Amino acid sequence: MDEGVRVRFAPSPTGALHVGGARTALFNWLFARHHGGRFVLRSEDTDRERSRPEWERAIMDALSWLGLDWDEGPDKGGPYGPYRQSERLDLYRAEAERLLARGDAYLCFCTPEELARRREEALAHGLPPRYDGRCRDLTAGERARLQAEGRRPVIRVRAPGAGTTVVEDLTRGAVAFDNDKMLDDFVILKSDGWPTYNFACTVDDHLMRISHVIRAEEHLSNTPRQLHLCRLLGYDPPRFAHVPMILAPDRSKLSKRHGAVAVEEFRAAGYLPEAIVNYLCLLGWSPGDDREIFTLEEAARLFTLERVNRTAAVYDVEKLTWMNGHYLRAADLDRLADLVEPRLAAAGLLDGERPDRPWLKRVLAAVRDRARTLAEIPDLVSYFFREPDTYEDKGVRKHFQPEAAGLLEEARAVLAGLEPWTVEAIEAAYRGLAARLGIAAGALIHPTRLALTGRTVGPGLFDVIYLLGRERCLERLERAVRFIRAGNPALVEAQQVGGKN
RNA sequence: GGCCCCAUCGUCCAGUGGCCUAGGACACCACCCUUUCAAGGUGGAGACUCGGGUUCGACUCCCGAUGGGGUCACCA
Repeated sequence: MDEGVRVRFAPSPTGALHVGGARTALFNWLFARHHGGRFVLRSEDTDRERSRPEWERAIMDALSWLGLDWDEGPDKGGPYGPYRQSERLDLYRAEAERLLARGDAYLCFCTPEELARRREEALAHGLPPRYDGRCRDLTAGERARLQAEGRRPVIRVRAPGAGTTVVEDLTRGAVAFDNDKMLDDFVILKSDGWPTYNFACTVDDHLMRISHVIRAEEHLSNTPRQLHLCRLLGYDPPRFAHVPMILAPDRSKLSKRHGAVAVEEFRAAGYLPEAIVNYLCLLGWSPGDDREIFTLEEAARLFTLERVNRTAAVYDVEKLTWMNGHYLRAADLDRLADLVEPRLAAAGLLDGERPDRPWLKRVLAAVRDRARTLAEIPDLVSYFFREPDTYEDKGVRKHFQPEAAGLLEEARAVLAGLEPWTVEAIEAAYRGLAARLGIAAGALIHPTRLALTGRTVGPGLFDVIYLLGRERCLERLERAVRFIRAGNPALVEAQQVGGKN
């Protein structure tokens, strides 16, 4: 039974993969993997105006990056291809001809303009805007005349008439639609011969042996149309499961105006795929207990449609960001270094040279608790690569009082002769110096941090000293002493060290 | 507007008639740890939309109202 599970993700390549689409793809993937079934990728590029090959590529890249691999698709083929609707036109045409031959469909010569006008009129009279069926029973002569006017016909399918269509939805139960209200004679083949969504989708789901259609709730009201087509075409319909929508913080449908919503934008902003995927799992589904952190594989093991809820979810970047921080802290340091290096280069911190790998890893280990995204890291580590060009204002006032100069000189002397150069030895030396001077360690530590990093916050100072190395520490301490002695806030001297306090 | 779906902390999720004095997470506040900031730990504040039923007993079942969302194309 399980081996029959075949699901699909069928995006239209008219834009980037956004979080809503990603979540739909994710649920399909989880369902397929849970059942040991197949996950099919199908490109629904029947909107000739807006579809672009670049978008198809971008969507596939985003899916791959998220770790959602497909078993059949436009790029890798499969037994039921092609997997691009623009390459399946003859299939739709053939099915449309079958309906035409049986009288279940007919040619309609109404123009888009005429239809739009009638729709407006209906709306103005408070009536539902349905097709009025005026081309339903055209005689051959009338058809010829309309054809001669230069009108290009569409093919419409006949509505079923009175009755109800029940969608047995796996997540919502039975949903009944009144045929009279829901179904009019809708278009299945446009005047250019290309199929409409409902038609292409129905034909493909059948031909591709799709067992479960898992998609966003916005498609629920399309389902009666697809069921009607299945009936006319003699298809055994797939099972349907409509999953809740993902909404923007203002509870409206997600769009670009809500900031970053595309997966690739999150990638660029320094989010990790496992964080995005984990977060998306939690939007509309849960494993049933309080666990929130899990891998794709664990989620696949736990995933069932029964546990998908029915409530639209507002998506919250804050929590995603928190989760990203969690995965940043858990990430393998070599991988982290690979991800961060290009960002350091882009930030101009590398001077074309590759940093020493073991050293870089230690630097990252030292700062990553303070980062929530990769994008924050260059700034957090900048002083490891170049001298700070300013001293933080409030730090200067607090830690660079005149007496600090002497302290820093003492510290410099201690570091100058310290052996061995280890974090432990540095700490022991610093604490020893503080004790000898009869001051709190903090009174030494804070000015030193400011001198070395230009900042008042950062990783533990002894790690910073160790990672910076003796030479740079001595230079920076010396420079800070000069800065203080010059009697800050002496603007001239501040400028001299490159700052603009 | 018609039709459809939905309704627990600000947000996400748990809760399937008594285990609920409603649980967890993010965010928020406090404290602890601590050289700073984080991270981590502990604690706190914070919700069952409303009104009727059903029942010995409703967050849980039914009906209605209200609210939110979706959909009504030669877009998908």
